[in-house]
Amino acid sequence: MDEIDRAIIRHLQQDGRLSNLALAERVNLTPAPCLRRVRRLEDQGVIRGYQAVVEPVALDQGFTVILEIDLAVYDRESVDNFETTMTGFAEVTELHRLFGTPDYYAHIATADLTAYESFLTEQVLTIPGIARVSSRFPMKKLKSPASAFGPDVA
Amino acid sequence: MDEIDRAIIRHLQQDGRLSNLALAERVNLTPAPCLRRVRRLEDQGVIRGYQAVVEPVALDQGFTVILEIDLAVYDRESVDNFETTMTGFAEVTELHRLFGTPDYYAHIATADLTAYESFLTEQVLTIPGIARVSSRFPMKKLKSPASAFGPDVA
DNA sequence: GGTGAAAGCTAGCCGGC
DNA sequence: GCCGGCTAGCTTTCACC
Repeated sequence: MDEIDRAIIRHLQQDGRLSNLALAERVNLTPAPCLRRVRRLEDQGVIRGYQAVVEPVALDQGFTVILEIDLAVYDRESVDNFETTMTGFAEVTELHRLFGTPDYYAHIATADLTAYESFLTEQVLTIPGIARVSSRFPMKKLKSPASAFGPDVA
Repeated sequence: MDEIDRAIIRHLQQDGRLSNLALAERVNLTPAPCLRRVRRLEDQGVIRGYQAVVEPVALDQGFTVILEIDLAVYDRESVDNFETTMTGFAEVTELHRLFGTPDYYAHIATADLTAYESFLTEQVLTIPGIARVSSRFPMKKLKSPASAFGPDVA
């Protein structure tokens, strides 16, 4: 993992569809060794995959809320059930189990406030064993991995 | 924006380097109209770009902390200065300005706890006008946009 | 790490529905 | 107006140096 590998990673983070030819040029290599490095980084798991970054509004996910959750019962069964259910929801874009309080921390993405209210009431609050939830509303998303492509339209 | 467009988006989110040929096959189209749809989605801004998803450990970002921040002075200058400084740090992977309390909510990614302490003390706490910060420590990342490629190694 | 050749892909054009 | 077939040109990828 030298400076060239790091440059390759940097370029592919900015444009995951860079052709091997263009990438090789940017890192001052010929295509063949460049491709070998990319394959090696992929095989080692350094590059985990490639994703299209999609405008959230187009997916009815333009409205994001940060949700803090505490469980009433914190045993193996409740934890497993809560985590399995939550990760299964498309609206849950991020979920962390924390040390301390709150027990969980999630990002919920819906089309709008109305859809958020429905999702919270009908999906999240019906999971057994939830003690309390608290919603924090972002006014502005200032930075995220997608910031490489300019500010969110949302 | 029909069912085929949504299928295209779904496949490109899972594998951003799918060739147009392979993509066309998966969505039951021939390559030419498939490519036209992809270009249209890109031009419309629905597909904002493509990124390689990199293992955070390899970037010395295997250790994530959720940081809540309150400003002592909430005027135009303090807000601008704080936001500009914070978004400039590579360690800040996400930053939201919130309605209500706390004022900001950030994700900080460093190599380990020691690096986190240095970053917090030497970078964040030296920004003028910060009233108070509070760190929340994730025990486990259960879901994130990168979950499409399996659980984090971290 | 670089070279060259075969295989495969992209992207524009034009006809059909 | 959108789809499909075709083709020219480029890119990827492999064996070999």
